[in-house]
Amino acid sequence: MSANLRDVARQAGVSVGTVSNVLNRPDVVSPKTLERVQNTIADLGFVPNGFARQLRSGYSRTIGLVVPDVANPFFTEVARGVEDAASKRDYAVFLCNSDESLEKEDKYLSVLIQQQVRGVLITPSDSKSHQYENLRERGISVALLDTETKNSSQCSVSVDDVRGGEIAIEHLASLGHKEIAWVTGPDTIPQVADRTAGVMRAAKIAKVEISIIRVALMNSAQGTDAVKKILALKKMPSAIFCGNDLLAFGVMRGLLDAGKKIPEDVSLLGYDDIAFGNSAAVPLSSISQPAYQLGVTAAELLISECEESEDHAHQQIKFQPQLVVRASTTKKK
Amino acid sequence: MSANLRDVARQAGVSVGTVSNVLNRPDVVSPKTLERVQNTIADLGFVPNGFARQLRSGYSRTIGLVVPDVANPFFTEVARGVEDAASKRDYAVFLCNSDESLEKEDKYLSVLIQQQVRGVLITPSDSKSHQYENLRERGISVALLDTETKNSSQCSVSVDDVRGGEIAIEHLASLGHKEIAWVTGPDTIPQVADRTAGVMRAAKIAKVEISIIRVALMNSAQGTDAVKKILALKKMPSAIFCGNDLLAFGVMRGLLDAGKKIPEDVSLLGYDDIAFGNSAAVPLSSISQPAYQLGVTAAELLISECEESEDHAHQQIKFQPQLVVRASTTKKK
DNA sequence: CCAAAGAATTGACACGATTCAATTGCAGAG
DNA sequence: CTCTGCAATTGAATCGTGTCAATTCTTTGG
Repeated sequence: MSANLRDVARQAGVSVGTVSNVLNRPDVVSPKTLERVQNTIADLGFVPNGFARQLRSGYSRTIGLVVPDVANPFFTEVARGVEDAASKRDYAVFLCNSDESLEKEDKYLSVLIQQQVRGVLITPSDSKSHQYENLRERGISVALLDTETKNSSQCSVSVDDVRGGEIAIEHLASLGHKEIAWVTGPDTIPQVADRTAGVMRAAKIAKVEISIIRVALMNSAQGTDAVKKILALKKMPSAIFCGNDLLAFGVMRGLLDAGKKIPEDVSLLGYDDIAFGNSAAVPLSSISQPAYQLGVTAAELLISECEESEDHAHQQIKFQPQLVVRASTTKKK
Repeated sequence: MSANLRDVARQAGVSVGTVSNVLNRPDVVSPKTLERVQNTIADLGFVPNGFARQLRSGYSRTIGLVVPDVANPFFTEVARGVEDAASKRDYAVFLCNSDESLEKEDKYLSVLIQQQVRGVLITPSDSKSHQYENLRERGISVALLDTETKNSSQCSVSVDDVRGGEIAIEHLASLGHKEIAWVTGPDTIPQVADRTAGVMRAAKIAKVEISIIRVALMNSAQGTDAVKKILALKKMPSAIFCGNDLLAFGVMRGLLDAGKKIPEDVSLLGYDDIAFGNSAAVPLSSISQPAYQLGVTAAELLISECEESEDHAHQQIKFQPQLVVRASTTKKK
């Protein structure tokens, strides 16, 4: 079909090695030959076959990004950051959506191995996993995204979730709230565990009572469901803190439907500070995370690890969350 | 480094040909051998090298997906559909975010060519583009997503946007609204142009007066800005129809801030029916599009085009939008 | 004019999976 | 016991490029 290296070599009257040199190390080829070969390449419309090239060199210019939920605007922002940074360094990104399922995560990792990605950015769905070692053995760099790592043998870019939990409770406590509900997902999710730790620590210091309400998935529907549990509590809390904004939206809907006023009857605080917070029924106070920046930093870190594999110092970068006060939290009456 | 076909063969005591058969034509291998080889594959954690496979077959198992805005939940849903369908047929997906810029779109298409994708799904940012022919000449299939094509030399999967515009106006007109504002983006976006056409046609039939309010980008912030223009109209419309839900959220915020009640003072109708609609201040009535289904269908269509290139009949599939009535629209008082 | 260094070029081999003609194994018929 | 036919398995050749040791050509100093 289309011309290959051998065709060019034959046509130009040189060897394949020389043509290859023209492409990859033009400086070692004599000017005369260089020009002749380049003309032949142009004549034949020759474009080197990427597969063969990558097969030989063993490296691609692609990375994989595995997130638990693309439908969550937080991760969409992260993904945009990753993509922009990767694109700037001429890498292409495979986006994989694990849906918080370990099975899907594993499947996607296999796909990524098959595609011979150079590196993988992943937000683990579960705290443990052996697959990552598997990847490293194959020479694929792995960096953790939005998750802190204890062992220093890998890069990670995260936000201080413990501190995030603290900030939230400190804020609510400073407004005079003494009974707070903490609505969140299962503790197997690392971010959830950390935020819970922060919540409990700050609560102890501020002498605040916390009721934990668990949901299976951190989406809006389960937030609305959670309201029933909150209303069934012996004592109605004066403030509610949610594990992410999606949950908070659901809770908001449920509270409004139940005739509660926000923030007059109850204060509501979210996490992630997604763009819709502004447009919600009651503009949502939230804990903001630098999502886009997180993605950019992670991608840059990963790519530099890929390219200087020998003497690369693993880094654990941690961003700080920030309180954003809007209309949904106020002083306790 | 990592195991290859030969390693598996040696370990399992069979030839490379047999291992290859296990992977690609399990039916010609005896059950006993099949199992033994599969076990060895699992033991060694063998994953076939995509490059080598692609080199031999001449084709990759990757497709590109180019959307104008991943931050828009509508496209996130579409992307999920594409990904699930592709994954089912063992294809990996490159996600590219064109940000409605022709320049970025072009750049990503080049990247996709370089990555030798088998096909591209694209929601064009602009009605015209020469790049697609370029792709086809290289044997890369192209299918249009969420956009209709006039010429039948390509596949497309879209939603009937003209009809969507009509349905919206018919709904509002049936509630007695005679003056309606249509808030939307520039007409260079094909979807916008179609919806506007539908709006105007239905308005003529229902004898409704339409005021068009243009915004540059269809996001929430510009929706809030648009409210000023609406309030400045000679006659305040009794209903507002927005080009997408993000815009509608912004408009809602602006109206509430201006002391208007929804739907008592003014009805508000969105487009896309994104998940947040339920959780908004006033649950948003909207025109629903089968986003996930759109993605699935498009991916399947594209992949089948790739695989049966010779006698593939191009198809133009068009879904129908649907009205979803929630709390934000009501009878004119 | 020769030797030696340096520059330019060559071409076989490697990468890892697929393919297919050739070979082996096996059961059943004669 | 041999022959036939079918199923299972083998392994060399192949895809297109990069690499590098070996070879050829060119230049230069003596």
